[in-house]
Amino acid sequence: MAVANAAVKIPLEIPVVEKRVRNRAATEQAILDAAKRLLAEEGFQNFGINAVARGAGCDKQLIYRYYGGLNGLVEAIGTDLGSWVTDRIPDDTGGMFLLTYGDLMERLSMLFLDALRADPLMRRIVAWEVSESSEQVRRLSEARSKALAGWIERMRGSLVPPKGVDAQAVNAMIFAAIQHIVLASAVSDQCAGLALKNGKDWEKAATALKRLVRGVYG
Amino acid sequence: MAVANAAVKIPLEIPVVEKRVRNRAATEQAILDAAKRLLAEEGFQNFGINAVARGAGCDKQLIYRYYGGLNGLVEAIGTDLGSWVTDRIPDDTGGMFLLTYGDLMERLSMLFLDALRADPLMRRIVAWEVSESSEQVRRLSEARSKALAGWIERMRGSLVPPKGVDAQAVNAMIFAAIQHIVLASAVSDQCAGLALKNGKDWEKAATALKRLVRGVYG
DNA sequence: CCAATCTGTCACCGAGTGGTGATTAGCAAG
DNA sequence: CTTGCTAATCACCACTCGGTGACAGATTGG
Repeated sequence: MAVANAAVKIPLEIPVVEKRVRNRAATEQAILDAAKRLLAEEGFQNFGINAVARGAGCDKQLIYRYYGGLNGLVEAIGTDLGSWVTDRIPDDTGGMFLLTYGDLMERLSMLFLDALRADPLMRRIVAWEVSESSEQVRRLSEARSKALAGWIERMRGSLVPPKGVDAQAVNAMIFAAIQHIVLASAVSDQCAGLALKNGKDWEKAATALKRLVRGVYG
Repeated sequence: MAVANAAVKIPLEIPVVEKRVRNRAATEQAILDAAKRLLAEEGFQNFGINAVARGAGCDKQLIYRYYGGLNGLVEAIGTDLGSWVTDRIPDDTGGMFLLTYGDLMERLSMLFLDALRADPLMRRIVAWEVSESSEQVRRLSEARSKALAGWIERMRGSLVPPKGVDAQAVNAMIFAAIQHIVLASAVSDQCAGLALKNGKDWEKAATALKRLVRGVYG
């Protein structure tokens, strides 16, 4: 070992990559952005220290230093998630007057459906939630559901569900259905035999959803 | 290489472990069983050649030989899945007379809900379906949905959905909701704020589900 | 009895993982 | 210029992964 030909060390590194500046705040942000982007685009399968470091274009050591590892990084994502939700989902009624609880839930369903369809990161997190039971995903899930519950509460106003209907359970079903078909569509363009490719397919789905809501809430 | 000190070869192997019999069929079955068990218990995260080989107590080389690798093994699982579905879900009406399409869908919902709750393997596969888009999971998904569609068709008999309702889309929503709450419950004991721990919780969920079904189909 | 075949085992490969300690590079104050 | 701080990198660790080629022992057919 350690034999001859030790005069290698070819430093052919072409420093085309712009010199990494010495800026902690910017690096932290780059790491966070890379993590979110990676999670949204690749999913939680290949989500790891090395992948994030590669995506951020920095050494993984910095992730340990600045976030205390992957867990801390995920936690930081979760913290962002609150504002994330309220950014993506409109907080007004869209100019409609919501007279009944049924009106409200129909509108909320549509908003949530569209928001989830348009948000890859959120989709990945939901998929993660139903696939793995770890501390990481627990925190993410908590942040997400908290933000969502707050949003619903704000939208609800003074409307109350009809008597004799377990609104909490029914709403859970509706939101579960929305989450599942959006997840399924993102993977296989269909769900339980229902195609979910083009806008026409989604209109059918939305109509069915509204019909379900109207069926229970009138 | 291949130098001196070749007289080692200490055969201190204590053959306590029962001699592995030379039986291809049994080994194949052991591998298949281990794969299904592993998938059901650990999920698709740590599902790999090495893990299956460990679980089956044999060398991974045999998995390559007998199944042509993980893909072939998954395919074999998928083949099993057909009978699997029809084994776990009752094929009769449970002594009820299903007079209307609403009766039918209510009953199917409950059967599917219970079957999914009782079947860890199926749950993992569903979770896999909404999390990853690979050839492996595509085959599994196909086998599952085919078996499911066949079951529904058999149960349907001559009943037809009410006019003016897109039964396919509505049913997709209902089944999506079921799948999602069962997945969520298996991971976090709740879904969208609705607790899903004890039998009482599940009764509430079932009631809400039935209410949704009855709302659209009367 | 020998040779071919089949079952099962072992050792190894390259690549990638999470994680840690030591080191270098840039900047500012003294 | 020297000193000290810190952002950033490098080198390495032990481990796991999927995958392959070679080999040993049993079984079977000629």
